[in-house]
Amino acid sequence: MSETSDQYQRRLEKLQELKHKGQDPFGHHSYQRTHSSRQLQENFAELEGQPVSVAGRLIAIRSHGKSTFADLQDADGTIQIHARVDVLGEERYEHCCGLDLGDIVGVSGELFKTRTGEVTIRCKEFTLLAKALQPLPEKFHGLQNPELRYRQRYLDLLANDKVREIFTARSRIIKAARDYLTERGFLEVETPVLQPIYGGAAARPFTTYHNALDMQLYMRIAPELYLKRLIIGGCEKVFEIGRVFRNEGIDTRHNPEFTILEAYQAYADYEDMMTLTENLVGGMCQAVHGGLTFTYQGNDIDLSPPWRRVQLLEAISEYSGVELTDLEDTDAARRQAIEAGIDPETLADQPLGYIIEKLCDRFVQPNLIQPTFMTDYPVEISPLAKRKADDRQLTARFEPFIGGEEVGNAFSELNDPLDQRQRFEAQAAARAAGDEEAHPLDEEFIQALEYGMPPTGGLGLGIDRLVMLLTDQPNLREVILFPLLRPVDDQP
RNA sequence: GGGCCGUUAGCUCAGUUGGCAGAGCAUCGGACUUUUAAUCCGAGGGUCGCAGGUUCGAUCCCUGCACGGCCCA
Repeated sequence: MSETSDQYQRRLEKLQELKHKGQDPFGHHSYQRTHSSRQLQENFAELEGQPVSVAGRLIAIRSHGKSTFADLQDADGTIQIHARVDVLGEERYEHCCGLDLGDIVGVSGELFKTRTGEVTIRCKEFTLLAKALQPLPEKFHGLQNPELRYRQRYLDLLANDKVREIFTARSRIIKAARDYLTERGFLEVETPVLQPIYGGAAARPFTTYHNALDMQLYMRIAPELYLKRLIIGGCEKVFEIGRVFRNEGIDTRHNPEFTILEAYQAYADYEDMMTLTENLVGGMCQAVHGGLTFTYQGNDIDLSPPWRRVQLLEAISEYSGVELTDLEDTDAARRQAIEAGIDPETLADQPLGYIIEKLCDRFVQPNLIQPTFMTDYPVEISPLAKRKADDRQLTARFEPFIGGEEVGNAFSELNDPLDQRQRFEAQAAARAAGDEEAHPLDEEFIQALEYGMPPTGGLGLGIDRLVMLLTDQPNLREVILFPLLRPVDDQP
């Protein structure tokens, strides 16, 4: 970053000398390329001996006196350039030698193969299209320092091929999901990010302010309540892929802003959403692995349907030995959780939902390596989900787990406006008791339900976590281009 | 919020049981017209994260802070 390093100063002097001679490297508005580096590599047979032009960044220079090899990197890969004094002439060859690693150049010349078989352009013309004043990271090890990799992601992308591959995969994964849904008649929509009342998840929001309306607004924590309004409006199949914002801590599994896919289908239930999940996630995997199997952190994972289903309370019983029989008795549940080994301090004064979540996080989740639908969440922690017909204390809800990670949330949507109001009131009570993540009451959403929402299945998928799984990354930051970091304080 | 670890040249990293700070790549000078982590010869480059403390002397030991990483909550 230093602007006083010897390398920076030398490059600055070169730039000023060029400008002084009327050759401003930053004066070019475009450059006509005939091919990308990959096209040259792949189509050498047809292109041999033909004049071609490419543009990119100089990432290696091997000078041999009167002849110099260089590697040019573009979006697709790299291509070798060969500059010779007897081709370019003394003066232009000397200019060529004044180029630095990192400079952006355009090159034209004939394509040939060296005696070692490397596809190479014999440089006839070259144009400096942008001067790099800062030196590049080291060529062999790349950029390793995680802080610099995130703060200066452009350097990470330049220096580490695998990082580019991750974000290419991310794009393919999202495209696969979007294509799958649109091909099946789902309407892609965009709903408000700035909301007067937030909802659709248990989370604390970011607040912001609208000056002209003189009102506080929230950044959405989920698009759910707006997408359900569209179902009420008769759209029947809708989805949104977008950013949501949750005002919570940052760790290997959480970033304050992340990408969610939510899909809603009228006249469908949560079992239909299981099928949709299997197909969507399977399609994402196909898009990057060409099949339904992949490896995450050493575990071979098979996404072939049908995925395992297990009821939440059964899973807790199976993996922790805790039998939660009476969902009304929070004190008993707390005692059982403490006996099972959960830190009593963390459970003090916590509601049942929290205790269940702790048991699940600690004992169940790490075991759900193969894709699993955990079903039948208690109504207390599912304020937007429809009750099960055969058990009013449980909801027709599931969360999919893969590789030990929770990757989504889905249910048969609660469409009874009277029950919805009661659920919101229970949330208000929870909030009054100190639960800062409880849902606020949304009168306008209840009013919308009062006009009649068909039975509907809804699904939310955490795109970042799925990308993390499908690209075998141990950390969410590796699949988010610019993860949130504290700013560097340059003040002394 | 707690614990552990890290911060040394542009980058990747050594190192000093407290006594002038090291390598590779990069940079600069020289040689070299088919190399590809080019090679060979030579050179420059450091407030050792920041602020205090201990000490004759601190990059090293201690305290605090900042930023980051991992784990836990």
